[in-house]
Amino acid sequence: MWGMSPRNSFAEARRTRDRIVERSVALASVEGLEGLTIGRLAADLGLSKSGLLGHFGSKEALQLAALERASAIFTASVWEPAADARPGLTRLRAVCERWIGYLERERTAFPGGCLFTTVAVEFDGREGPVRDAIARLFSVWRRRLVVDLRIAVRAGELPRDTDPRQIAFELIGLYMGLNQALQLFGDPHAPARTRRALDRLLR
Amino acid sequence: MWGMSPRNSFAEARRTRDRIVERSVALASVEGLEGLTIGRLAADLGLSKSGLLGHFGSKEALQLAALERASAIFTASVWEPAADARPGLTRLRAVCERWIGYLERERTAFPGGCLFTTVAVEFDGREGPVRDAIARLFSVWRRRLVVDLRIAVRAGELPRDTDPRQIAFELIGLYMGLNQALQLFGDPHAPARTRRALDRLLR
DNA sequence: GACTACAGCGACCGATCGATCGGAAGTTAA
DNA sequence: TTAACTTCCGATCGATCGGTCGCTGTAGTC
Repeated sequence: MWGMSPRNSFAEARRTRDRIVERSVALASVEGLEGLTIGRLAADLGLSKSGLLGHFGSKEALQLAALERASAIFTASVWEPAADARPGLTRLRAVCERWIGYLERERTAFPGGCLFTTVAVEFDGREGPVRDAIARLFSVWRRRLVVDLRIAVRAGELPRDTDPRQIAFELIGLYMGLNQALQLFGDPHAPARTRRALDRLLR
Repeated sequence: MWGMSPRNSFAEARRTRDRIVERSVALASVEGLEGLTIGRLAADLGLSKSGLLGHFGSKEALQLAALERASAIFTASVWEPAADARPGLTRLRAVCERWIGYLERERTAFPGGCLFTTVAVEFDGREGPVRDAIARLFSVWRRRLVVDLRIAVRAGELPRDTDPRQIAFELIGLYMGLNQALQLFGDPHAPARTRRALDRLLR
């Protein structure tokens, strides 16, 4: 026995790890991946620092695990529900709508706003594996947008002279603005503004 | 005497303070206002921690001073050169062009990108005077944009049904995207993309 | 020339940081 | 039953955090 509860089995150790990562994502969305501290995290979860760190080996590994988890949440919440829609403008619109909802919806997972936006700004002036992972995630996402934009242009759903990378650039900026409006100002009109901008952008 | 150089006079103490704040802005644009540490800052400037902190009293006061300085840089670099242009669309375009240049230009002042963008994301999930100051600065800036947008609409330079706050919302998002593209990806096409989006937005 | 004001230093504070270590407790496989 | 393995804890490490203290030396005031 440990304290009050039965000791974790090997299988439950994985659940412990999941709990750590989940809490890390929530904390990092507020404090950033660097502001995330082992001690605080361990205290929150009722673990010892060493017991917690044993699952990852280093803080950097924990940061990468948190990023991976955030990516999984984003994919499950934004991409997968829309993945089966018809490629092109239809799927792009579905994705964008899920994207808006994701920023409003995932409040428990990201109480400090979208983790990607937070850490992208936090690490954009640094070097190392964490920064590289962040840049890679953004690249992958932008590519997904570009793919559907390209299909939409070829299908005539968007004007012939549309530059997919231009629209993707504007889309990402738009969502950064939405994230800020929600987090910094709690602006309730921001989602509607984003939809309006979206309509004009994908017309 | 102190070390090699003559002791600072009272007048030079102010210059010392300015040096501290200037370096703080540069460091904070990379590390964030929380990642800014007294020890690192003092070592960079060849001061002792206590000597440095004596100018401000607390880290929070130093953070606020850095914010104030960043605001002065932004105003002098973006607003003032365009302030005398004709209010409305003309001045707005001038401001936006200065704004783009500011992100490319102020590399020495902000090696980690625009300090406002960095700290807005860093503090958007917190409370306290620093967060309040950041929110206030963004509000003031957005208001400036809205003022010229409103004038432009009334003057018929923009469509009658244009919502100034909608455009301001999109403008801010656009520049957050520009900052990210420059800092995270070093994308040389980002300024041109921003100008193209701007033309479409202010048409 | 005595006195005050103040910048800045060096030493030090308790707290916390990420990380390491050895061992206790429990699971699994033999 | 036992040996190997794994999780997790408690203690501890050196480094660093923001911040306080008493002091020194210079500039300005009278």
